[in-house]
Amino acid sequence: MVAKPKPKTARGAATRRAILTAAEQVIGTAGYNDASIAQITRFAGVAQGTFYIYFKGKEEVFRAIVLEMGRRLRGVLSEAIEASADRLDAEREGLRAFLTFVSAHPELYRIVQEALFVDPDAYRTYFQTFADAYREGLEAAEAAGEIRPGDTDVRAWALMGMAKTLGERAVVWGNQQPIDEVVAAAHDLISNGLRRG
Amino acid sequence: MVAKPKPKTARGAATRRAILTAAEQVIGTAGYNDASIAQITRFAGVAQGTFYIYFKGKEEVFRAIVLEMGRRLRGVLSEAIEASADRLDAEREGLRAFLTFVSAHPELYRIVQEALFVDPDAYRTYFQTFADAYREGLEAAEAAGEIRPGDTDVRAWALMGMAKTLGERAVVWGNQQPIDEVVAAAHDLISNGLRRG
Amino acid sequence: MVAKPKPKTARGAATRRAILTAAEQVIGTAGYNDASIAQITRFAGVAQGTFYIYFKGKEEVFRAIVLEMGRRLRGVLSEAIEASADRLDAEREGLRAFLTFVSAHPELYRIVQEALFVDPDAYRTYFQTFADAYREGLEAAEAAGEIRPGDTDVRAWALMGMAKTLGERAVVWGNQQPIDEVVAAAHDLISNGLRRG
Amino acid sequence: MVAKPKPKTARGAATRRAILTAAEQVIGTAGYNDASIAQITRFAGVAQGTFYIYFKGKEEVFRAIVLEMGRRLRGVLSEAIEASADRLDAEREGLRAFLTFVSAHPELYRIVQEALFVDPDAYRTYFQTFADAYREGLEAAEAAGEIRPGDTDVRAWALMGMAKTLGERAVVWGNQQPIDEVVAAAHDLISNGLRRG
DNA sequence: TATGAATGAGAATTCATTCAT
DNA sequence: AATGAATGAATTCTCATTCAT
Repeated sequence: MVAKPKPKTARGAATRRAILTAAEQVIGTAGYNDASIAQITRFAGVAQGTFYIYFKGKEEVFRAIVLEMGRRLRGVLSEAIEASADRLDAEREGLRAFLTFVSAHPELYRIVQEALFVDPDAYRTYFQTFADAYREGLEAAEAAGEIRPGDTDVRAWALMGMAKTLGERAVVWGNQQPIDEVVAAAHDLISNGLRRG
Repeated sequence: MVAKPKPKTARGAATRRAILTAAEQVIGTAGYNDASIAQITRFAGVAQGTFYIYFKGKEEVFRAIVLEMGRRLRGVLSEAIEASADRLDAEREGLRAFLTFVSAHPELYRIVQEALFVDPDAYRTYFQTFADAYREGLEAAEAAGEIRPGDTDVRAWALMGMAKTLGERAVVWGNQQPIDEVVAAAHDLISNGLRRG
Repeated sequence: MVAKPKPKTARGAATRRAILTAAEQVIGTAGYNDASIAQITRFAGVAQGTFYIYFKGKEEVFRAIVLEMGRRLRGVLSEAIEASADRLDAEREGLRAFLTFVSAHPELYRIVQEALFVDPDAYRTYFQTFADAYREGLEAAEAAGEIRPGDTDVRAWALMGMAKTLGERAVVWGNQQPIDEVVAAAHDLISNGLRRG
Repeated sequence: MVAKPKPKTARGAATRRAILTAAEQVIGTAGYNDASIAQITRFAGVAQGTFYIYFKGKEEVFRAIVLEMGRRLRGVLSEAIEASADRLDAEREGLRAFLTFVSAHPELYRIVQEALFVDPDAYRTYFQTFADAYREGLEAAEAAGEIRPGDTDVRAWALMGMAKTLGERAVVWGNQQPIDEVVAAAHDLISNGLRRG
């Protein structure tokens, strides 16, 4: 089989979704390589062959998951910063929303990170999209005089990296420090830097 | 098959090293799962069976590589910041050294990152060691009044994340911006934050 | 699922024929094993399930195709030799008709030949029918004194083999030599043998 | 694994041969598609994985078998016609040797014929080689004045086809007529044709 | 009559690891 | 120490066929 046409019936769509959800769970828990199609379909409650009606293979579900996660996370973030007064405010709210989301979906970090090895293309797309949005936000803020001028691309990556790693600290290290505290400390760093007043 | 004692002869040591180097290359390029013992031994110029004289298995070489990389990188970093006048200076030199090292050894990023999936223990050890050192450095600087007081643990992770992601920007995205420029921009952010003067 | 009665409606008959034609194409091109029911039904423009309304399974369509080809070819041949003056003449016209037909339907050779592996029974029936007819023709000619007496069964198979292989030369090897030339040369051999005058 | 290097030890060579022989048996009996690697290795008395040390896959053993059969048969034939007085004699002895060989190795016909579907390239090579040799033999005979002049290429294919199909008659149809009788009848046809003296 | 989703058995392959020499 | 052959478990994927609408 070559093309994977959209399901034509509601039943088909439901099955596809069931597999996708199962895959998210199983791969997020066991990791891409230890997750087997058998596990995924068992979890989804369908036969193994059914998997291949909807996805070309393991890599394709994986990519579908990564893309969907990107969409979800972008939705959460843009909603979170919508009401912000200025950029510094947006940084705080964005970080808070990110850490909250990631703590609630620990598979996120895992799956997205694993994409670097499984589907580098999806990985790059994922982060490039965030980086671009971040940069644009910073450029607008700079133009609006809300922040000091600076190299926005470097800043975008640096700030993304901070958030990502603080998320990792929570998810991978199981650090339990309240998100508000983490956000406050990080936001202070982002806003004022390390230098003595 | 139980203990893997250090090789007793010089010949043995050379073989072990050849395998280790080959593994670094092969795994760094192809990724842990796609790298096969056959490839590694072929690359090293030894027979497949020879591999198991020196390593218990695939995971063990991998772990050996990760640990060695940690050692190497720590050496590079501590040497780089040794002569720094103060913490802000150390931040700059450390970042520069890190980006330089990582650009010269792109497999580093890849292998260390993959450890999260292959050998989470090694991954945690690796970063915990860096995080601890970082935190201690910040604590000392804080005590010495070189930087504003703040949550050192959060700061340590945030700053590590910045560096890591800027390294990724260079290695995974192939970004060619001169390291000095990147360092300058990031150092400005670390030192002064985003807030308008 | 037991009996596959002839379609009762004109629509049904059309569907059946569409599938048969598609199967001929697809199997003739891809070969029995690589041809999938999915391909065939896609080609025929019907759903997969529809296939099983008209045929018990893959083998059954295959057999249907082989039988039909036999009928078609016999029709062509008997028409071709009808007007022949004598047996030697019939040999020429039969060969010409056969090569013409086979060149126009290259799938023929392929499908019939593959029957030896897919449905040996159909294969044997197919050739036995030809061999019997051939032998009868030779016997009659011998009785009529049109040809030298000889072992008619061996002759029938030998002559069939000649034709079959010359057909293969055209179809499988793509040999472009004009059919008239081939027929002339082969007919000379059949008539006079290799021996020097 | 990509390349299949020659075995380096006698043990390896023996294993390779065991697999090849087993494959000949199993594929010759069950046919390419119904023959499984599992069957072959079971028959050969080795583990499944061992198969892939020596062959890239099922197709590769198959091709190896076809090529070897071609070599064997050519050996038998050239030896058989070596001592022939003239071409007509050679035709007789060649045919006899061919029918004898094929009757003793019924898998031959089956496997070679199946090659048309499994590995058309091997099939073409196989027959092209025979056709070329046959044609050269006829050309020489024609030049030597041993046979009537004629289109040697058509003759080569026609005569090959006769032999092939008489072989099939014995192997596929199980025809028990003594080889000498068949040879005599066919040789008469080849030599003198059908035409009345 | 037609559809398209679902099934599940079956096959080919890969590869880390062990073993005899 | 080194070799290279052998193992066999594990996994992915295909596809003829059945089934519910």
